[in-house]
Formats: sequence, structure tokens, C-alpha cells
Amino acid sequence: MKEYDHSKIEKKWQKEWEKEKLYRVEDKVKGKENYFTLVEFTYPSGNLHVGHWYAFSVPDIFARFQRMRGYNSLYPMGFDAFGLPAENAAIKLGADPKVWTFEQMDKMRTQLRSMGAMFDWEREIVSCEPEYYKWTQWMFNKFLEHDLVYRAATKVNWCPKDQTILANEQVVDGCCERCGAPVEQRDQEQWMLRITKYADRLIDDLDKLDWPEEIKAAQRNWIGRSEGSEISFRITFSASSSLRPSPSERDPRELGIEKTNPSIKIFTTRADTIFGATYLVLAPEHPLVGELLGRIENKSEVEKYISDTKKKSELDRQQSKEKTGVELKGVKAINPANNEEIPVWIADYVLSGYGTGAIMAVPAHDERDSEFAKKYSLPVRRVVEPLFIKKGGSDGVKESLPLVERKAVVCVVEHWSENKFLCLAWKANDWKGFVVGGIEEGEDEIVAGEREAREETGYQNFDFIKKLDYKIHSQFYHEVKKQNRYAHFEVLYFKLKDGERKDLAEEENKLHDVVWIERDKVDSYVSADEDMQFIWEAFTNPKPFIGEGILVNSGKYDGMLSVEAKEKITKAVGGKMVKTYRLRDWGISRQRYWGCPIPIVYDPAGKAHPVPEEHLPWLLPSDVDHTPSGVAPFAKSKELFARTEKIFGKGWKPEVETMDTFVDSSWYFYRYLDPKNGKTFAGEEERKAWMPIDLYMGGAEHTTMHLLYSRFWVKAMHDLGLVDEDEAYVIRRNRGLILGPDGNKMSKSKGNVINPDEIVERLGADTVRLYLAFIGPYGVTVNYPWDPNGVVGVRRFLERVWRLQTKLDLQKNKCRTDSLLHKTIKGVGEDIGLFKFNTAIAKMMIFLNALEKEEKVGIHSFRNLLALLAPFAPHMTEELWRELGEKQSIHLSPWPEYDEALTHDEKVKIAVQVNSRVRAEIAVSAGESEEEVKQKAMAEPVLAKYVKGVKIKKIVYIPGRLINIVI
RNA sequence: GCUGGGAUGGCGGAAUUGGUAUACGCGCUAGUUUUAGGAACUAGUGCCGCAAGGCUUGAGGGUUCGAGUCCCUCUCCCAGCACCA
Repeated sequence: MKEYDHSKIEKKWQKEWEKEKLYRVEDKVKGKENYFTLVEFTYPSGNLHVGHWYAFSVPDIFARFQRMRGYNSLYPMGFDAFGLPAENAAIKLGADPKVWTFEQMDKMRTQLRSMGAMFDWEREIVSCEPEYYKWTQWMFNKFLEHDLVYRAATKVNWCPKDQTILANEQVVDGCCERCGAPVEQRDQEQWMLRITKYADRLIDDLDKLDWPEEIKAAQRNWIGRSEGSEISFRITFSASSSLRPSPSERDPRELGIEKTNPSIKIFTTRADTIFGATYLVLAPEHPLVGELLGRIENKSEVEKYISDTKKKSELDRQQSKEKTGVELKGVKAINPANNEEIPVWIADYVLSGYGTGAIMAVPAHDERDSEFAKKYSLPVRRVVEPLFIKKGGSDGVKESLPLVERKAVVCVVEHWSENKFLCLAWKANDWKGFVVGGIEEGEDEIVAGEREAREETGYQNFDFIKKLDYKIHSQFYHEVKKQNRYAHFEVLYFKLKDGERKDLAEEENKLHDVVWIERDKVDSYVSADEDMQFIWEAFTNPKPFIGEGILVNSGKYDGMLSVEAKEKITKAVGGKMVKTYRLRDWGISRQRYWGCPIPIVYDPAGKAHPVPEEHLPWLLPSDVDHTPSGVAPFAKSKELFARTEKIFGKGWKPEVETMDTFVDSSWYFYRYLDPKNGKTFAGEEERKAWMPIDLYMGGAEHTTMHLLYSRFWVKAMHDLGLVDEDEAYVIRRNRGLILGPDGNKMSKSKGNVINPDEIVERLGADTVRLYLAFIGPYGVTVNYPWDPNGVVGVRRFLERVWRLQTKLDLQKNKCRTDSLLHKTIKGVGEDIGLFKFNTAIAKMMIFLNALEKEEKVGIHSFRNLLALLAPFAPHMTEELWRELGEKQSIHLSPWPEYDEALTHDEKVKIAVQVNSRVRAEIAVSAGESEEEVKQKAMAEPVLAKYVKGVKIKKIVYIPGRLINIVI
């Protein structure tokens, strides 16, 4: 037997496969269905790390499996080659980003080849090549044509280190996602993509995708749809204002002032609380503030606040949660619900970019408004009272019964000397709460409360302390009275004077026990009951009531439910129901060199025109100084300006910005299908053959960037009739991270970086592939530490497979282990289909363990094992396969088949349990009847001491698993 | 705070979806081989206990003949979003 020389074997077969064009994929193969497995194409950093191996070599197992199963399986690779690192390297080394990038790509191709993956290199794509970016530009122009691209001045995120604008998605915790520098806010014009137009579809279509919930939730979250109302508040100017426009503006509607006076449009999701709106707040950047400035009495104060806000960076603003603001003195707003005059403030807790940049503040029902109102002593008016509707369980309202309304009291009673509270434990339905009772017609609530407390507890002398200044409402089923109740509770707080107590009526004693509960245990004691818990909180930890409920202090809307009132009130005050999104349009302008040039030229009047298709690709200039100067590098390119004038005429100027690299990656997968097409981005036939992508495996970091952008891109392409599908990725699975052996993220500074090249050299690519597949289930966002011993373990496994050669019996086609063989074939296939490569490998190990115990190994077992292992360890299995005399590659052989009948053992061991505890084990053959098994079980000697002379209640028999004797 | 995902030996992880918890691998222990070494081989290895036996899937409760798995309450960890009206 030759030694297992991984190095020699791997190099040999990589060369051979290339020569044979083994991994070339045609668009159509007769009798085969296409299957497209995609992984994110790579940035050519020039150094392939363990993360790349995990990202590319493990999905390769799946793609190879699909291929052996008879699919025409495509698994392509390419380079996402534009981007800042190349430019930064160029600045540092004084090189050309292009030269640098192509050098790195060469290095990476060599490293990628060492994986032994089934990449079809003839389909390789490179996003920085003119043949590629021509189509990026072409699509940009199509989008422009259809109003999906526009130029606008907006507040932009500026990274001072990278000297460029960033999209909102590229700002993480107020810092640049790439370099970590704190991001500044600037006003600047840039090219925008109308992704917000697709906000609803981007949310709604998530439902039809087989994607992990974590991505769906994060995208929904990011898009941030919220449904609410837009309501206008008219503005008026107070009597003390020196610029008071008219003496009788008290009733502005009469005077038609709304036509001349500005109004403030606010966004709220809680129109039902409008009667509690006691002031308005504008974002400091709100355009109306500027307009009103002339009529504001404390102008300088307001201006100072605005400029202070501007000075704050995104980071500062996120960090300081202490609310600040300034009143716009002399300006008032009219609450359209009750015509009340309310003050107008500016404060930076209101964001200009969300909703309308203005809110109505309802301090009684909003935590932030409450905090602000407290600080500046603004009025608070409660307009919603809580309503609890019990559903299900013993106290849930019964559908069939009518609701009986009752005035009622809840009494929280404190002990006279100890720190304890009086609670009742009801016997009929296990309900635990405070003293509760009805108020008689015309009875005072405090009197009623004392009366109920006496009746239910026997205690006699109460001091009334305080009362909750609002009611709480509750719908429940009254177990004792057999009635659906709709109770309106007054909530009272008493302190017991002394321990004087009369005996309870027998009736009351039957109903409930009286118990004293310590202060800090009350919350958990009453926790089964939402409203009791709410009451306790209301006394011990008063907070604004945020929830929905029943309206009060709201004129004719009193008694209405919040849900209903939202729409009714909005309509009544002339507002409208709207949807608002957190998502902003996608700004793609980058003030850098190494990106796709934006194919726009400006005429002498400064108007923008797209570069016509015949001039695409609109090439990157080559005469550029990369030293950062705060100006886009293109601006200094003589070549680009000359080219523009030559083609378009004198005075015409080029756009000097490049595109965000996320544009390049929004459509890259189409180019794999037809990488050399000069007429279009991808031919129709090729697209029809491969799209949509069956499986997309990638990193979790792309959730709200690449994956969101490319979903938008494909939907836009779909709407323009350029592609058939409006979602590109049918199944998406996120992968986790490989951590250093110490459990931390690999980093040079921590010194825990594993260099895959070194391990490939020492143990082989097959071992690395197998180890990464074995480390844990794939396609879930779980991080696994690299275990240097673990790699050796799988290497050991490969060596043991290798050694099996010496035990082969070339005649033998039937073995004792055949049942296990068929089980293994079945199990490995199923596991790979679920991306559980770890258990697939475990099953092969179990099979190997069994084979090693045999004197001789049948040739059929060995051949099947090699085929199962082929996607995992393509080189070694190929070597062993050919050693058997095969002329054709193992990777062209079909996936092994199994016989279902053989996957079941003839005899199985089942557990014999007594009261669910395992006491014995018996062997049972498939044909045995339940009665036979029972008798066999009872005959087990160890059972005697358990079952002798005891009555057997029942026997549970689960064929193939256990028999349970219940005594 | 909201949303999503988690918690099983010393470690990575298994568990036919309600049926013998801890498969497989690592590590560890003992032995074999070897001049030696271990990236070799063999056996053992959840915890407590001499044993019989008992205990064990973050904590507590429930349903069930039977719960890692289902239901309720809670704790902690990871990720995304967060003054979003």
C-alpha cells in the first residue's frame, strides 16, 4: 500500500480535472435538471483565510452532491473587485489600484484552486472589468430612464477617513462600517436609487421566500414600516407676539387663517390620544422652523439650539439620551381635535428623517414625551384607560354569554405594621388577586371598598390612603356568578388600622382564603392576572400608560376603543391614514476612484444626461492621482474631461463620482450565466435555464445590505421587463463564523489566526474541507471555534479509509454490514440535503468503524463508501477510485442508491421499562406480535422484583423502541 | 426597550420530531507498539456511589405511561434595530 500523500494526490487530480474539463457546466444537458448553488463572490484581498474556506468549500460539498444526484449543478466563483482596499493599497504603495487588484486576484485564484472545488472557471466574473461594469452602467441608465434614479441634495453620511459618502446601511453605531471612523453629517447632492418605492414589496414578498427568520425579521425591522396618521395642526401667533398678525385669531377657521398661516403636519401611530396632545415638537432641522424664525420671540435662543444640534455628530446624538429642547415662543398650534392652543417646541429627540419630522406630544401615553414634559413642566392629560380582555382559561370571556357591565372597586390593603399586603386566593378557579367587589347603585366608592374588604377578609378598620386617578377596565368570566363581566374598576389603596377581625361568613370562607403577601412577593403572587399586576405596578412604579385601551377626556369619543378611534379621529380632524418607513432611498455616489463610473455627463447648462449605450462601457480614467484631497479623484482627470468634450461637445463635463460597490454585487449572479455576452448582461435562454437561484449560502453580515439591495435590484429589473423573476434567491441560508482556537474572532492582534494554506500543506485540502464540514451544522448562524486537535481527528478518519484498501475482498459483494451500508447511504444523503454535513460524516465514521471490525471488506462496501465521501474529500476518493482500476472520475459516478428494506434490522433491541425507567433490554425480531413481545419482556428475570404481586395498570408498546409496564 | 436566535458532558456537537439522553469527533485515563515521540493501535470515559441504586439537557411549574422535544413563568448568552412618534 502506498502512503497517503495528500500533497501529491491533490496536486495531481487538480491538474487532471482541469485537463479533462471535469467541472465545465453547460447551460442545458439532456435529461438533467439544472441546479444553481450560489455563494457570495469574493473580494480579492489577496489572502484566502479560513472564513473563505468555510464559505466556499463546504457549499461545494452540497453542489457536488447535487451533481452526483443527477443534477446539472452550477457552482461558480468570481471577484467583487471594485472597492476601497485596492485604492488604499494604491495610495500606500504608490501603485495603480487596477494592477494591485489583478495581482491579488491571481494569488487568490491559486489559493481557491487548492480547495479542489467544482468551480467552473470559464464562467468566472470580475466586476472591475469593463465587460462587466458596462452592464452595471447600462442598468443604471435603464433605472434612470424609469425614474428609479434621481439626484438630490440630502443629509449624507460622510466618512472623513475614507473621504466618501456612505449609505445608511453602511453606518454602524454612528461609525463607518468599513473603517470604523465616526461618521459626519453633511448636506450634499448625490445620486439616489428609489428603493423606498419598493418598501412594501420588500416586506410583503419576504413571506414567499424560504429564508431564515433572522433575515426576514432584520429586513422588516430595517425597512421599519409603521402605520399611522398624518394630521395637520394650524399655527397661530400668541397675543404677546410683537408681530401678531390680526387681533381676532382666536378662531382661525372663521377667518380662513389656515390658508395663509402655515400648519404643522405631524405623524402619529396613536391618533386616538390626540385629546392628550399638550404640545407639538418639531425636529430642529424641520424646514418650518426657518420660516417661523422671524416671528419667534426667543429667536436667538432657538438659533443657538439649532446650531448646537448641528454640531453634534451622529454618535453624540445617539449616546446622549437626556432630552433637551426649546420652546418657540410666540408660536402656538391649534389641536384640531379640541381647538385648544398648545405650545410648539423644537427638540432633537424628534428625528427629521422619520415620519414628517414633527410630532404631537402626548406625555400621558408616551415615555419620551412624558420625560420631556416632566423636565419642562408641560401639562399632562390622560386620555386612555387600560382595558384587559381575558381570553381562554378559566376566566376567559365565554363567547356565548352577554357582557354584564358593573361598576367595581379593587382594594390594595397594606398591613398595619408589617410590610405585607392583603391578597385573596380564590378556590374555584385558582385566581389570585386583591379584594375586588361591586359598587352598589349610588354608593360612594370608598365606602364600597371598605365594605367589600370587610366582607371578604373580616378585617374591620381601614384608613383610606389614595386612589388611582383613572379607572381600569376588565372583561372576564366570573366563575362563581357564571357571568361574563365587563367591570370598570376604581382602584383604592387602604392601610389597615389594626388586627381587629370578625369571623367570615361561611359562604365567603368557602370561596377564598385570605393571605398576607410580603411587598416584594406581591408582583409574582398576582402575576397570573394582567390587571392585578398592572394595578400593583401603578401604585409601586407609576409610568405613563403606553398601551391601547378605552378613551376618556376625549369629548364624544369617550368610551371608544383605541383601535376604532384611531381612524375615526384622523378622519374627523382632516388627517389621513398613512404608512411610514424607516428605510431611506439608497445613495450610491462615492467620491472615490476604484468603482464603477457613474455614466452621466453634464451639458454646459449643468443638466445631467446619461451616457448613451454606444459609449458604454464609460471607462475609468487612467490618469488619476490617488492621494486624498477631499475632492473626487476623477475631478482631476484630464483624460476623462477631454473624452467627454470630444464625444459630447465643448463645455460638457463628466460626472466625477463612482458607484457604491453594492451596486456591482446587486446583479452579479446573472453574469455567471452568460459571462461573455457582449450584447446583453445575460441572454434570455441562459436566464431561463438557471434562474431563480436554487440555493444561496452566505454570511449574516449581508442581511440589511447586499441582500436588501439585490432584492430591490431584481424587483426593479423585473418591473422594467429585463428579467422574469422578482426574487432571485429561492432558498437562503446564513453561515456562521469560524473563531480562533481561543473562542474569539480571529484577528492578527489576538494572534489566534489559523492560516489555511499551512494546514492544507500539512494535512491536506480534503482534511480541511472535511473538518469544516464536521465542526457543526451548516446554514445556521452559529460560530464554531477552530480546534487544532479536531482537524487531526478527521485526518485520522481519512487515513483509516485509506488503509481499508489492504482489507479488500474483490469477490465479495455481500457482507454482514450490508444493512448498515444501506442505512448509511440513506442517512448521509438525507443529512447533506439538510446541510447537516456534520452528522453525515458521523454516519460514515460509524460505517467505517464497523468495516474495520471485519476480517475482509467487500468491494461493494468500499466503492459505496468512496462515493459517499467523494463530495467531502474529492481528491483522496478520486485516487482510491482510480486505484480500483476505474477509467472515469468518481465525480462522474452517480450517488449510491439504497434498498429501503435493507435499512431495517431484522432484530432490534428494545428497552423494557417499568414506570418509564429502563430495567432491561430484549431483542425482538420484526415479525413478533405485541403479545409475544409482552411475554418476552415479562419473562426478563430482573423484572420480577418490580412486577411480582403488583397490579399492572397498563402496558405501552412502541414497536422497535420500547415496552413500558405501568404499575 | 423591541425583534430574531440560543442554553445538552471537560470541549464541538447527536437525539428517527413525544419513546432507551449524551451518537460521532476531540480531550482525558489505562494499556500495547516504539530508542523516543505522537498526528499509531486497543480498551474505558455524563455525574454521585464500594455496590445496589440514585441523579442529569439554564431555573421552576404543568400536560403525559413517557418531555431535551409540547404548554406556562423566569434567568442568562448571542445577533440586528433602537429617542422610529
